[in-house]
Amino acid sequence: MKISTKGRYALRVMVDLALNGTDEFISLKDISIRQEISNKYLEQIIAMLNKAGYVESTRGNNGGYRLKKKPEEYIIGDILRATEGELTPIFCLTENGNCPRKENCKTYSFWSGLDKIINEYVDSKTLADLIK
Amino acid sequence: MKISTKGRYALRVMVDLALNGTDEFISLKDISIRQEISNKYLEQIIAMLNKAGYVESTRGNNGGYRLKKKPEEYIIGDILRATEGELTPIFCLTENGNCPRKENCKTYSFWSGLDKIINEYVDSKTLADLIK
DNA sequence: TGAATTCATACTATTTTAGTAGTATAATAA
DNA sequence: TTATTATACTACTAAAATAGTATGAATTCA
Repeated sequence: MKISTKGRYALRVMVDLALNGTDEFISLKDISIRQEISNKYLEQIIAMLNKAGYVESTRGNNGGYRLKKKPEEYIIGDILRATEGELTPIFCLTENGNCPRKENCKTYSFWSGLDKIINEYVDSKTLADLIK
Repeated sequence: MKISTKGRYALRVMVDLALNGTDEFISLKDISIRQEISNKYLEQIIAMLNKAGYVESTRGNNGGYRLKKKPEEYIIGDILRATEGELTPIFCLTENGNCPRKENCKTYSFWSGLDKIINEYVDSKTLADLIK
């Protein structure tokens, strides 16, 4: 059970923006150098954050990205879900809508419980918690 | 973040054994029919459980598998780790031993916390909890 | 002996991951 | 207006993981 680089890098980008860009726009180039992540790969990742409305951008000279809201208003779970998709390890629920074995499956409530604690955890932290 | 079929099927096999085989050995064929999982794929999965010492087997006619211990003595986390490997979503720790960015990485303790609650959860349940 | 079963490998098709590459488009400063 | 700096979009790709199949040998019971 692993979270991919998308979610991990996305979190680092958001942290980077929170720490380095209070007002002005920050170029991806700067972020990619600081974070040691390929500029091209970061483009894809930040595009998802942009579409989700978590960052805003301007083009052109001195362009770049910056946060749209205050760090304490970003829930980590939202950032991860925007880049990773569903965080649930429960296939029974997500795979094809609903597992037909669900009713008699003795493992169902176990997985359901795991899903619950994972989501509760990631939704209990904000970006502000990470940077302080 | 998903748990693969290995861990999911392994859990179902263990539950099946706990429910259907108290004393006698149960053939994989029976389990695969009940669980609707390919016999051949189950062979691989139960082989891991066998190597881990969680089940015992006999070959030949009327051979099969049965649990070695009582259901309440099996911790779900152990079963999952035996088939999935590490359950941690934290690459920072596992990937190459240790992430060099660890010290300054603002996301590290977040992932570490996620790892902790996941492992605490799976280690708090036994096979007996599932079958009752 | 013969049927049923585990055990041990090897093989394979598909999907996901983790990027790279190239081009187009837009905005700004000088 | 022009050079520069940046984002936006679309393909492509190598490697790894996933989810199985296939084959055959070894073992046991009747």
